[in-house]
Amino acid sequence: MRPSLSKSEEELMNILWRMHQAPMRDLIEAYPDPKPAATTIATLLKRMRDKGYVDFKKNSSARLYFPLVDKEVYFSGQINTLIRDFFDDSAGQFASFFTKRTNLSKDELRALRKIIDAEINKK
Amino acid sequence: MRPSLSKSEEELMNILWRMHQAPMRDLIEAYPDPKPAATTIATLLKRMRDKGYVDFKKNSSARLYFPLVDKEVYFSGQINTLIRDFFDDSAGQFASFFTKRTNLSKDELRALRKIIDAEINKK
DNA sequence: CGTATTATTCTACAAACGTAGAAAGAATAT
DNA sequence: ATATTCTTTCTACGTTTGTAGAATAATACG
Repeated sequence: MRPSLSKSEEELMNILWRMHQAPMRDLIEAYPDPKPAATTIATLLKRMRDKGYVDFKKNSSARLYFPLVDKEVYFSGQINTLIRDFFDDSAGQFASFFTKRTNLSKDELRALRKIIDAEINKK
Repeated sequence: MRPSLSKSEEELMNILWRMHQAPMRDLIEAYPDPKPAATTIATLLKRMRDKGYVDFKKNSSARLYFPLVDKEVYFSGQINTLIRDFFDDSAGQFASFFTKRTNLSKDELRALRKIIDAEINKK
């Protein structure tokens, strides 16, 4: 089991997911101001490599860093943790909580219903 | 803005939510084996008080600790953070991802649809 | 090539966390 | 009332995190 990412590692991970693959300079570039020091990013990248979330390939010049874990996969993990830790492992309970609590617009709710219907039909 | 809870603080918070209010001995009791040392719990409670998530009242004998933040409130916060950090702040996007990704049973999906319909009607 | 620039590693350090012993204070049991 | 037990605070210590300077290695530019 991979150690989990810290907050600021997650932030960088998000940038990586958006860019798919990038050299460090572009990663820094992608940060909102105030951008962290280059060495800070470097440290994070190193730690994330150690944790197994990132790797790089070298094509001539600078390293191209890229994520080793899909956003979807990572994300489902997060949700599942939340569900396990707070909802007694019941996704249904979580879902209903979520639906009531989040302020989805009427349109979003309709869209969601559509998806659910489709899912029901798949089963 | 309250500082956020760490993993082990969250665990204790969950116990508190379940028990509503309890003296330390009962909190320890509620932990799964191997239970942490009493002083560990005490430290956590202290830190959680400092962060504003817990308080206690004294009625004669030992302190009764209780949560200052509702599970629902805390929890919505967590989800919103997730949505903000990973879904570009779109709850709809999150919802559809969630629905597709989680293995809800047919019944759970039906129940969820019911809730959604109710929500749609409210709007 | 040789120097300027950028990338990477090393080292560091303060704050937060996980965990708990030692000490002190409070409750209780006999 | 005193010994025993439980609670709370204090202190501590190793680990992880956030952050970045100094040093070094790699690359680019003239």
